[in-house]
Amino acid sequence: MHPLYIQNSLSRKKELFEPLNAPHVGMYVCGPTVYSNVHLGNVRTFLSFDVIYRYLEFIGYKVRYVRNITDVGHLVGDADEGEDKIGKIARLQKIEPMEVVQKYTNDFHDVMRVFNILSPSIEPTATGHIIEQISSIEKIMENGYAYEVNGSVYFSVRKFSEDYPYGELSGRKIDELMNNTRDLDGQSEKQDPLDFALWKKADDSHLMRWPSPWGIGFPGWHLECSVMSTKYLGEEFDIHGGGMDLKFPHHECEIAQNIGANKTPNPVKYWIHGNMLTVNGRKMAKSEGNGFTPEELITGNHKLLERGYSPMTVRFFMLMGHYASTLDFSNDALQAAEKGLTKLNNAVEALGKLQGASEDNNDIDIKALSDKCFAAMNDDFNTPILIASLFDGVKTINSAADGRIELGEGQIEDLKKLYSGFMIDVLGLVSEGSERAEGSEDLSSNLLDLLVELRADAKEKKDWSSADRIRNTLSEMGITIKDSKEGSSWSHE
RNA sequence: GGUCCGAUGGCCGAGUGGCUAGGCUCUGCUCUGCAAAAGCAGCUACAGCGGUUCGAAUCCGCUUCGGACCUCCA
Repeated sequence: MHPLYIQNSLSRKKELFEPLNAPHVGMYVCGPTVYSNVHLGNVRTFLSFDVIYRYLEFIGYKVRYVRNITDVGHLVGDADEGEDKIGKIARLQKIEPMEVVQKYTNDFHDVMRVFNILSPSIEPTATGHIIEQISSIEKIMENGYAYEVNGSVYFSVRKFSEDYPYGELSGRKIDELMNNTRDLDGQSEKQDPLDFALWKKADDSHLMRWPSPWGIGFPGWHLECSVMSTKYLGEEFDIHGGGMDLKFPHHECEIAQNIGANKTPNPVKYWIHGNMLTVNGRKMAKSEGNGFTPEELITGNHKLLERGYSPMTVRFFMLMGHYASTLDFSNDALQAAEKGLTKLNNAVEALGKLQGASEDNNDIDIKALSDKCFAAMNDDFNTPILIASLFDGVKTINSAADGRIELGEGQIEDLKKLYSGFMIDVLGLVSEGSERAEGSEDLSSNLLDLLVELRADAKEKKDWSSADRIRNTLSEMGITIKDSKEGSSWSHE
């Protein structure tokens, strides 16, 4: 097994990855709250963890990957004082909350599929775990870290912090938090502004409601992640991921709840946080009005976009940056990524057609290239370095394809394995545009082969105008003809 | 206001005490009927000012600028 190093948000250090129960790995990632369409910033986080998941599996771990759907409890506006986000949409549109949930869950799944982001092993929902959440609240109360007020239950941060550290993950100190907390107009039932809701009483206007020992109500936002991660991964598990913006308060509260319920001092061994996608240096967010949906990106139907970009181009663009760094969106960067990906794909295609010699070329070291690829990923999933290494190999492949150098049969096999492993299995970059119907595909490809033959005849007779006419007309249809010593080939974009 | 992070060549974006990141763009060359593709070469940067060091873009300090979090946010 390769030694893998992960930047742990909790310790702020790069640490050797040692799972609690190798080869099994438990990984939990905070999923979306399904009250609106996901935007590209959301996609970036799920993509980052998709690659992490893929790589862990690639190097032999058996990963149980849990990514939740938040379908209740996430409130609008002020913490613990606003309306439920999903309930609000349901009220405004006069539909059932579960219709809202279904609609945006479907949208989320569609988007994940488009970007070739793998499904998690388990995708639990908050509403599916109300009973577990209630019993978790009871445990926290028994341990003395929560109190009931008027049908609602709150977590007592101050009480908790007497026994365990609070704020370690986000680097906050209780006293500083106290000083910086806004007044809540004296309307709050909370004993302390830092406290957060575990269970909220539902008044008659509330659409989402469940019975509990404290009356009719609904669970607080942070609770579901604590409960579902514990249920499916255990009281202590390996990796917890999510966007940087969830560090505080969400993840901090999660830790407090886990410890508060189970008294396990270290519920999560490695915390991983993905950084934000930015537009003109600012975080992409709905409130900024600078977010766009994957559909807008693909069609190019948005004022920030010069034109549309394919999902794999976007995927590649995002992987050219490291997950822990902010990544700035721009048309230029997308276009650069598009060209780069084409170059990579062309090389992989050329690799498939290479004829090997019986003896290896001693000037070329495939093993060294492979080692570089693994080393890149083992260093905190450094996809930009991995991609740079793959481009190094592109030169070798193209040189061989052009007949400038010769590779051994075994070397070609190793390269094929390397590229299918890292490009498809790890980076998830599949080729696009091959979804056309089988029958028409055969027909048009036969027709194209014929045209290429006719053009070869024309070239033979030095009838350049006919040859160029075929090439130019096809080019207008999006088909590119490439001439080489071995003959001509065509490709469709 | 508090906490934290960042500032890299025309653009994007890695790296990090001494070794070419890579991609895109641009220029030139090779190949080629031309073109495309490909290959080769060039453009050789680390915000500013001090300090540590044989040596710093990389460590330390200060300054300037930007961002994130402290409300909901992936």
